[in-house]
Amino acid sequence: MQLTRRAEYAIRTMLDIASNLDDQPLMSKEIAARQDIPPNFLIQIVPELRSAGLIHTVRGSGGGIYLTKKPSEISLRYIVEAIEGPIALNQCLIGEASCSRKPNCPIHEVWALAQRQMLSVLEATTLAGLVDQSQPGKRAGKTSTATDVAGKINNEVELEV
Amino acid sequence: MQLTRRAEYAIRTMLDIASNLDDQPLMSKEIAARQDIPPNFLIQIVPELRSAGLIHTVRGSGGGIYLTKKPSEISLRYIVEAIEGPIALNQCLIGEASCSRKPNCPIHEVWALAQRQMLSVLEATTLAGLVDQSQPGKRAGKTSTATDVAGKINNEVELEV
DNA sequence: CATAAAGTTTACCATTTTACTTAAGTTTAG
DNA sequence: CTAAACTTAAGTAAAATGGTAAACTTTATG
Ligand code: FES
Ligand code: FES
Repeated sequence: MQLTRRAEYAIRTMLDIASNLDDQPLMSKEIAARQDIPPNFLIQIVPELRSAGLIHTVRGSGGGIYLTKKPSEISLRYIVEAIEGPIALNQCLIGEASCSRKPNCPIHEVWALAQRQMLSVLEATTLAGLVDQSQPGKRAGKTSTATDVAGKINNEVELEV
Repeated sequence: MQLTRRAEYAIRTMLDIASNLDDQPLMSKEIAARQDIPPNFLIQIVPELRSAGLIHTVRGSGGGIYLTKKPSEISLRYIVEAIEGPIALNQCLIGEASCSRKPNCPIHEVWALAQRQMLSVLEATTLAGLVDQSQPGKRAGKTSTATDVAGKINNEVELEV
């Protein structure tokens, strides 16, 4: 029931890059140092973020990492699922692999709802919002902070489970 | 990020007992058969539910299991935490074991909120509500179903994280 | 073109968790 | 006293977790 270190490190990495205002790519080693990530662990996570299409990587001397999309288009849910695969609070909530009990299981709806509530928050939170929070005034535009999200959740559209 | 089998089986067990209208204790073996739980696994889970104060057990011939509290007083959250310990979506949300990054971590609030949203659902759902749903008309009284909860969540009081 | 700086790939590793199974108790009704 | 029921304590195979390490490829630069 807990986020893995890999995913936590992935979030820190993405946030670190989003906070970088220069447009030169960042080195994995520097990110690791700034974000308290074991460097040799991070260079294992970086390729996963790349295959997920979240970052571009430049090899060779002078290379590094930069974002593929705008920070406002990258949600926490997206990052977590890039590393851990689809989020599912219970086995029976994964894709169509239904357990035999699903048809008349009274608990199923509850988990589905709990998951929707949780995903709403992770989906409404973008890197842009998080950057704004830690560097107020450095960027303009409408972004959402965690506390904004609290009031906003209830207007969210239905998310598929 | 997923419920363990132990906790899932614990929920099924509690629900099975709550659905039992006779007041004679139920045998672990019978519960296991009805709820598709490996019997030898369940007899390992039962003592945990007992130490958590959720059930009473009667030993010896004719013995079995019955609930300690009324089904309306037992929430899903309570059952899950009896088996898995405190629910925490991220390490830094466990008790006071704060990571060194917490003071200026912009992500922390987000996880805290996501967790509150999820816990609200698990806390608002009681065994009584679930029983009502699968056996309509068999019990009276005000209980809450999963779909009721959906509209109710937003009025919930603040939960500590 | 040699070299160092960067990411890539693959493999390895110890520890813990998970989901069980097994077996030897202990208690109690009948 | 004996069978029925819960209790306790091991044991176990497989997977996940959180890393580490080494060999490889690409590219800028001198
Ligand atoms: S089938 Fe999904 S919770 Fe029971
Ligand atoms: S300290 Fe809790 S998420 Fe960063």
